[in-house]
Amino acid sequence: MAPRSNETKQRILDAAEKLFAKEGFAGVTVRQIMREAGADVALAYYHFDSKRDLFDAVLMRRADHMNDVRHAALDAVEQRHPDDAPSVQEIIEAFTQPLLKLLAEDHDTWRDYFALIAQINNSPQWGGELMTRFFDPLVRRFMDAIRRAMPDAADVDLFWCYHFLSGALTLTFAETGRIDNLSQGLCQSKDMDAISDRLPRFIAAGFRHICNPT
Amino acid sequence: MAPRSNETKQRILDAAEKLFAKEGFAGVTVRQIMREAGADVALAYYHFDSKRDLFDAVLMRRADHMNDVRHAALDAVEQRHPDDAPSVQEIIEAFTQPLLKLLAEDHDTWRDYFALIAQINNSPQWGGELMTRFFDPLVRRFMDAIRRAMPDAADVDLFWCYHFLSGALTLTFAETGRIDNLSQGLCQSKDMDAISDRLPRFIAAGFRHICNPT
DNA sequence: AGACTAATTCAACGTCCGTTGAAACGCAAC
DNA sequence: GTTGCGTTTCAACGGACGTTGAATTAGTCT
Repeated sequence: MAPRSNETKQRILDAAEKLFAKEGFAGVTVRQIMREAGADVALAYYHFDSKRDLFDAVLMRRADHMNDVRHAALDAVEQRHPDDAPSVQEIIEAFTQPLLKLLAEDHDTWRDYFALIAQINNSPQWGGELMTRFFDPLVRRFMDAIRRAMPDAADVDLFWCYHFLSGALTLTFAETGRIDNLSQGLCQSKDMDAISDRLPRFIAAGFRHICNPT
Repeated sequence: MAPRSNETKQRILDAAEKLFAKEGFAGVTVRQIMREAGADVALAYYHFDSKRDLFDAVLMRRADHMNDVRHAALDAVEQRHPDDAPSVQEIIEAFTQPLLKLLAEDHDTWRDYFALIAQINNSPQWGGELMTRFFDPLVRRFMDAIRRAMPDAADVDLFWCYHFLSGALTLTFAETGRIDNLSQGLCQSKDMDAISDRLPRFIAAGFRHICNPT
């Protein structure tokens, strides 16, 4: 009965991802997850050590791929500019568009995971530690690229601008329906094309305005 | 023994605010809250109908004051410009600075409340409904003011720019320590002066770049 | 066919959950 | 000084929680 193991494990991770994204770590019980996964509650503890371990496994499962597509996008930008520095907007696009593209093209697969990241990023409980653990190397590389594009910018300005970018991007991931309500349907939380058209330009303009010494 | 009632009620709200902000609604038990408040668990149900009712009461307690200071700031901007339209940046400052000022000047009082708002804004569970309920009138007035400052802007652009503003602002409220880690101490989550100096200018530049038809 | 192993089920453990009813307390008015 | 009322305490309820050990199933190898 060996090869069925991974299939079940993935079903558990799917169910956990979906429920954690909606209600947070504490808002979901292991029994709920296993009911959603259609498996016995004890299987959660056969495949994972604890509820917390399952939570970490949910985060880990897609983290590598998330980082890979962003690294690849930054690679492409740098190869496009072997001698000169890319523009700030190109770099920001390499940071944001791979994720927005994942969400646009495979929404059902990625929506819950991104929504979970959004909650974690804004949680005093998890935000500092987990975001650092999962994304620091990529973000550092991204910051280095920006620094080369704006060699006269002060580091402190760059970090705060990244902070604003991070907030704008993760609220997009949350897909709370808030903007749908506010705009009375004119904008839709899940409309990643609308975001893609605007977010990188919005953020790049902010970076330039704050970080460019006159 | 009548007049002590409100004092206890406030102690319960303080404790609930602190704990909800850190661990979310589901991550906190009524018993934890009452232990923190130094009162018997049954008192929670004497002063409030249920755990959920207590949660709502925590949100309601400071919502009016939050809205008041922002309305007052917008009043001041409009009185400063009886005939012409204020600049986008002035309007955004009226939206952000009153809150950043509260946080800077009375950090212990407001930190937990703002952190709670940050989590709610990024939660699929609460974000859409609660943010709309508490802040829609103010945000609509703010959007109207921006619209007057940029009469040629498309509504859909304005709403998306507001969305980016909302994300950047609420991540600031969360004070997760992430930016502290990333910048290795160069930036500090609680440094509201650093935010005040940069956020409105960053956001105003984004609005102008996206919403100004060339 | 029978032994071995990984996967799954079942039943239960001690603990803590949100919530409640009744009793006790402290203060004001009469 | 007793009545009355708003506040607080105490003890408990049914149920759900995270987690576990032992038994059962299904597939693999000899």
